[in-house]
Amino acid sequence: VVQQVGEDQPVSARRTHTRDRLMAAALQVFAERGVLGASVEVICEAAGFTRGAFYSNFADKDALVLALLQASTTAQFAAAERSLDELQAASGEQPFEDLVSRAMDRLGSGDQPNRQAVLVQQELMLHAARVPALWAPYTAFLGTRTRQLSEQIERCLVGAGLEFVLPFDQAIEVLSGAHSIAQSRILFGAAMNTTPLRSLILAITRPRSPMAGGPEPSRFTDRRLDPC
Amino acid sequence: VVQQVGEDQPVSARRTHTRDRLMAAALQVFAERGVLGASVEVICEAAGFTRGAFYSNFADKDALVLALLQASTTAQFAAAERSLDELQAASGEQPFEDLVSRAMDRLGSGDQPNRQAVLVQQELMLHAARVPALWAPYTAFLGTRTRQLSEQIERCLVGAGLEFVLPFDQAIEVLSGAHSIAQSRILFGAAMNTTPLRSLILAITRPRSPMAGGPEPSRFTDRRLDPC
DNA sequence: TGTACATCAGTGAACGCGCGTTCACTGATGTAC
DNA sequence: TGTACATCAGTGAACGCGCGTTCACTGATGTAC
Repeated sequence: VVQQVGEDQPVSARRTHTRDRLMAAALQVFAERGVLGASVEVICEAAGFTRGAFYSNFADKDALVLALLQASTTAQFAAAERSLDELQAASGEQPFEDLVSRAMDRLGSGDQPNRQAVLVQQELMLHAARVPALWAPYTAFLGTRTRQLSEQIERCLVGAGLEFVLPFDQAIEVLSGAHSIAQSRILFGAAMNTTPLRSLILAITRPRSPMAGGPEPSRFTDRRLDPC
Repeated sequence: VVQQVGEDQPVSARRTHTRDRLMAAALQVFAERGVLGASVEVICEAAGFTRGAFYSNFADKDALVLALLQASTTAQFAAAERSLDELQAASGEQPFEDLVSRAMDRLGSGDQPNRQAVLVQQELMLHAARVPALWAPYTAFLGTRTRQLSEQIERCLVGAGLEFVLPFDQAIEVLSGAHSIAQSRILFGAAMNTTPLRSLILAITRPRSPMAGGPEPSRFTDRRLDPC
């Protein structure tokens, strides 16, 4: 490789533009054919370049995947910012579960959950799982997302005067699970069904207790009794 | 293709054995390298056959994937049966959340959740999502799993004298989500953390109300009030 | 501003490897007498 | 039980295609005077 990109060397705008187009095309092709099924040629074709341009910008296919992973972290920060703005605008006007559900959508796929975003997200996850060198970057990426999501949900909770009936981190994990199951329906041609997520939100929240940070309720004092 | 397998022709034991070994090897290789990254040659090598044997047993790679999907449905029925036996043996002796959590493990990966089973499950899901011809078989497979899981959890609920605080189907979906999030940690070298799932189970169940099938509790009558 | 030159960014032909698939073959298994 | 033959199941060499990667090149961009 003659002109590989160094550490923090200044990069021309032209170069950045090429890189960005290649990466955007890669997202599309990865979604359609999978990371392993996507050839460098098809990616370049989709971006309107030749393969030489690819190898002038990335050491190899793995480097592209890593760059995409890093880029999605950045994109996520942007999405989180936008989501926060929305939240502040809509707070108080919309029911709590709408706010939470929306925030999760935004953080999951940058905008509204769509087939391509969900596919590529799953694809990157699985690829990261297969390549041990990607475990650390990927879990860092996940950690960032969880942190941002927690922050936003905490804000919603406070705004609505609610708290979770189970430890906060566990609530977040459980909500993420419900969200990702709902999202995965999109992969098979069905619409996303947020009803279970909304029901869950209702079921695991309660009005905030006046004294801050009381002890965790125990197994049975925590149970509601028969409603009649 | 000279000797392709017909519809329901009698198949020799030798042939069945070869097919089974190829499929078992495929599971391993799919987990390691992904469906698209797995070459027919490597699969055959792992099974101890040459590539000719592969094409004598499967029309092509796609046919193998379909066969694996059908086989996992069968395997799931077996796992469900075993799980049911366990349930009956342990019922009453073990806490409700242990029973549910165990049943979900069994149905998710046939036995205890292990890296290979989780990987191959995700891999098949994503591959099915990419190939529209596999949507129907795959959603059928998922539907079967959900039905079996529902049956077993219903049984646990009755045995423990509990009911869900949200509609049954939604509770199942939410539990599935929590379980699959917990499982996915295995992919990145961490241990499975079932605490959130257990907390969730506690949070969304309550003692069964004496009068069967009362109306769904509404948004706020359903909320617990401050515990002091 | 204009010219001469240097560097950069992307081109496109070429490479060789590995893949999916085919097929003439051989040894194993089954069948008839 | 033994022999002769037919069918079956898997072998392994061969095919051609498409892939990842390289590299001598050219036109575009930037710089010095």
